[in-house]
Amino acid sequence: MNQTMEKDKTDKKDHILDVAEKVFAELGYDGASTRLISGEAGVNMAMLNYYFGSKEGVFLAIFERRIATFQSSLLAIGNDDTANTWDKLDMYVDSYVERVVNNNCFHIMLNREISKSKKTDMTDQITTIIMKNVTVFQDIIATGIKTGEFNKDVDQQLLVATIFGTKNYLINTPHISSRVIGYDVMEQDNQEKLLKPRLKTYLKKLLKAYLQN
Amino acid sequence: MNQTMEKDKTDKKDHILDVAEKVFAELGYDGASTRLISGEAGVNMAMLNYYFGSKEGVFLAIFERRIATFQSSLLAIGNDDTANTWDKLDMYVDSYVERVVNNNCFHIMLNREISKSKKTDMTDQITTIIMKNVTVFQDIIATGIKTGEFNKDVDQQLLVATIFGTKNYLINTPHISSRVIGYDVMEQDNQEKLLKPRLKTYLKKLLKAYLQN
DNA sequence: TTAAATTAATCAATCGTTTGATTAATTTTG
DNA sequence: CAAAATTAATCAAACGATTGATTAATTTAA
Repeated sequence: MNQTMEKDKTDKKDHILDVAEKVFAELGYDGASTRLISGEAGVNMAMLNYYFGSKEGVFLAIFERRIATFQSSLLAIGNDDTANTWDKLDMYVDSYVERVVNNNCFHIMLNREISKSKKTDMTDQITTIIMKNVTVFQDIIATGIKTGEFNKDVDQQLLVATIFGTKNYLINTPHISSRVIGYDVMEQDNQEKLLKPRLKTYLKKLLKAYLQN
Repeated sequence: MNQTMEKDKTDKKDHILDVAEKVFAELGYDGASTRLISGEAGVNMAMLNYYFGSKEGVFLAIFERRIATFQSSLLAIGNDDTANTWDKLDMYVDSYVERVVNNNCFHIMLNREISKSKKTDMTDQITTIIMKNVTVFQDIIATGIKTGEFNKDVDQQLLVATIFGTKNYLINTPHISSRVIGYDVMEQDNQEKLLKPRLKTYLKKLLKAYLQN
């Protein structure tokens, strides 16, 4: 009894966060009103404040919910010492593409807010999270260079911009990228069958071309 | 007399647009209020509507002002038939990096609005503009493949995502990219002496590694 | 003097949030 | 067990603040 009640409540909060995440991705944080979010979610407006305290609380709740899975999948790669660095790099690309495309609404929302050049509490928090992801990638590259597997004459830091930037371009500017690659990148079927495998293959090939001796 | 008057008026309008561009980049379109923009520009709030009709009018005016130089520099490269395709590619990278870094506030503003996944008049207009830039790059790649200068086994379309995505990452997420590359990418001195030459060199090298046979 | 430029004051609309009341569910008490 | 007390969830209504926009009055310039 108590269990099902708790379950229902969590489901409801999760449902609100699902909808909010989508609306934030569509209209941006400032452009999405609490009225619209609550309306789309089919709940009373006051429930947002009751559950999450404030509009920013909703935003942060979306955040915290995604972080959990985020962190664990990163650790898995970082701690795997069996693979050589090239394999590790491939694993990272696979995991990263999978994760980002699956949570594309979240990443659109994320990148929209971090692109505000004015520094705020929100941009600071987002920066911290994203940097953890970046560091794992940087460590792999640094290791490969140290072991001599990768060409030492590469720009490690701009390579970060390339890998994450390529992904951002496809996911965060769907109107543009859909025109460029010829199909709707926001449609889930296209993402699974076309975008994911293609992006994985491409990024690995690009890294190989640039990093090999 | 009339000339100086016209000049002064144009200067004032330009000044408002300069400030608005910066504020839009800092806070986003929705986050930037007309009161703040007019305050920062040191003019009465009503002047925005007097000059540009509406807040959206200010946004579009910023747009139109940048488009002119935008288009002309694109044509220059497209029409140059003397160079071989590799040289043309280098020229494009130089021109592109120069243009984007110089107008970084504009591009931050631009990409924030195009990243709204909901289709609007604004996203349509922005898409049209950006696609012109993309097409020039795509034509160069297509030519190089046709002439056999470039490897034919490349993903032309995702390469677009890489070139423009790398730039976007550096310019549009300054909090992140500044941490990654170690200095403030928004500071003009850093942009001129460090970022521009480095990015030009890097992009050419990356393209060469991926495109060569 | 007349048209253009600029201002302060004001507008309706919308924003995020809070309120007090109501219902439903749970716990406590006799 | 059953009545009473307590808690949690939900709602419509309204809050003060801020939004973009407009007005009417005033100043400036030709």
